[in-house]
Amino acid sequence: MISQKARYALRALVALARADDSMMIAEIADQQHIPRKFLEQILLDLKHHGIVASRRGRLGGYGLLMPPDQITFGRVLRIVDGPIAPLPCLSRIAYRRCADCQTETACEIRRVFAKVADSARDVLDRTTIADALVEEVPAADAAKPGAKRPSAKARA
Amino acid sequence: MISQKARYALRALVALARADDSMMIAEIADQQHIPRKFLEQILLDLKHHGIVASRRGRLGGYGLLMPPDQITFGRVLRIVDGPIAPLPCLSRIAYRRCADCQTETACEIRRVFAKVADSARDVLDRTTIADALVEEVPAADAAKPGAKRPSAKARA
DNA sequence: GATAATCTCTACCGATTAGATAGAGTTAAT
DNA sequence: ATTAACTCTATCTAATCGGTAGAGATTATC
Repeated sequence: MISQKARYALRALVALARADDSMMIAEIADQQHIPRKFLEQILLDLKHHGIVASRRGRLGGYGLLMPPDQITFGRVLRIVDGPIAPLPCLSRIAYRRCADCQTETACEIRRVFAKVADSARDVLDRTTIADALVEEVPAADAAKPGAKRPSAKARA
Repeated sequence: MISQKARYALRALVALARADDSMMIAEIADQQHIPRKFLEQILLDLKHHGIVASRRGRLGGYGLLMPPDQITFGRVLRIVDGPIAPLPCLSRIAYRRCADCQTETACEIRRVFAKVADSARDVLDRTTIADALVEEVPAADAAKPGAKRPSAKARA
């Protein structure tokens, strides 16, 4: 399960991407129904990690620091929720050896979860905020979920 | 991240699968370096869910209730850690509507994580304890991780 | 230059969960 | 009867999650 915080972060970024100019925290919070003070922390964190930029004082606000198609879900999730890997010994950003699985490379469980991690990263590191901008597909026969990715859409 | 508890559960099941006959809790705990009393809870839970069977009293112990190739990682994880889906609104076993994402079917974030959930389930519901039994592959050129699945291997 | 509106930062808090530990009870072989 | 095993429920501690609070810094405007 991804955290509520991560969901808020993604929703805020989608909101910022939709709006062409910058938005105030309160504006985003209201529009997305996110607790204001909680959102402050999230955006501050995203700022520290170079995803968004801010302006203080009157007429202040937040804006994306890069085009939406360069902000991947994976990057946001790693900032907010930490490693994507389901085991510490599979994490790229926070590798930690399993204290017990002594055989290491032979660890059967590790091998299985490596597949899970790879496929999760495959989706999350290729999907961007821009992909989330496209409006709902006509839904006529949008049954197949993992089919095609409209990656170069970028502008709604 | 999957829980320590789930890792213990999988390791215990692998140990039980390797041993042809039943094993005592203490035996598994020692062999796998799992806290004994914690393992008791885990095995009891797995028993309540029909994965293992037990015998009490002297000469007691635990044994698998079905062949290893019929125990999927997904099933074990759902018992121990709960839903695999990264969002409640994507869970099959514990669906819960997101309070905020009002547009529901149009939720962009949901669409992305649906892909993640599908690919995770694809791996976890197809991999069994039996798959974890195969010893380390020769590693000559086992570089490609998501390539082929030895699904019909079944017996080591 | 005062004021008001905005972001910044750090601390805190209540509830829940993770990861165990404890111990009394039940069953069964000897 | 005894002993060695599983069974069940309660409890504990530390961390995490989701959120609040409030003092401080910055900037546009009057």
